[in-house]
Amino acid sequence: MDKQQIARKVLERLKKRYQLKTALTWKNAWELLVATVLAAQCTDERVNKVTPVFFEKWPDPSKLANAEIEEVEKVIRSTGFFRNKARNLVNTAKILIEKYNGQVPKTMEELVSLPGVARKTANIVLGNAFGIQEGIAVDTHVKRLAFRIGLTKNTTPNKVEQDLMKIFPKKEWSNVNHLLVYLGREVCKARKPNCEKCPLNDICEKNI
DNA sequence: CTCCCGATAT
DNA sequence: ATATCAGGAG
Repeated sequence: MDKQQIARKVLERLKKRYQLKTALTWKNAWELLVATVLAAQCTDERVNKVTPVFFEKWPDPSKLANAEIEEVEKVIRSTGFFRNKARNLVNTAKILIEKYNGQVPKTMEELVSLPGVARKTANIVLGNAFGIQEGIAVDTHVKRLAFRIGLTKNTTPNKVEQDLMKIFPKKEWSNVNHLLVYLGREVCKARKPNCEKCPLNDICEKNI
């Protein structure tokens, strides 16, 4: 069975079990950008506890651009890396006001130029807020599962993304991220993967 | 490569 | 106590 066939089965089986959207709470590109930045090394569950307060205080870039950095730090503290995240979000808000008319840009190049935004975050925003399949968001779950299943021999996010882009059809790129993340959280966990309960058990190389 | 960093599971 | 959590920058 080649990688394309495995990829087809992965999509087919996981689509029966999981949703095709993020577990983050957001209602526009700005909110998704903020939520995704906050999600670095933090569970989406935790992010969803912080973002309602955040969006109430700073519902758009113009509000956040004028915020006190200490207040932002206070609100997002529980998500970890709070100093970096607060500084990056406020600076991003200022850039959006100055260069992008207060709007979240819709290209990879522009998004990754923002502080605290690299390909993973940009892919999430492009795919989910704008419906643009520019690449595949490779986070800790996607990286781990792609390697374990046997879809890649690489371990760096960029190389894993390149491998996955060759294997999965473009229209599924956003779904690849969502489905692998959900399986990674529930079954193929970093510490104790539950292979017995895994819907991919028979097609997985189990490179654990 | 290291650093950023609080919350949670094991 | 330690590993890990929807990463990114220096």
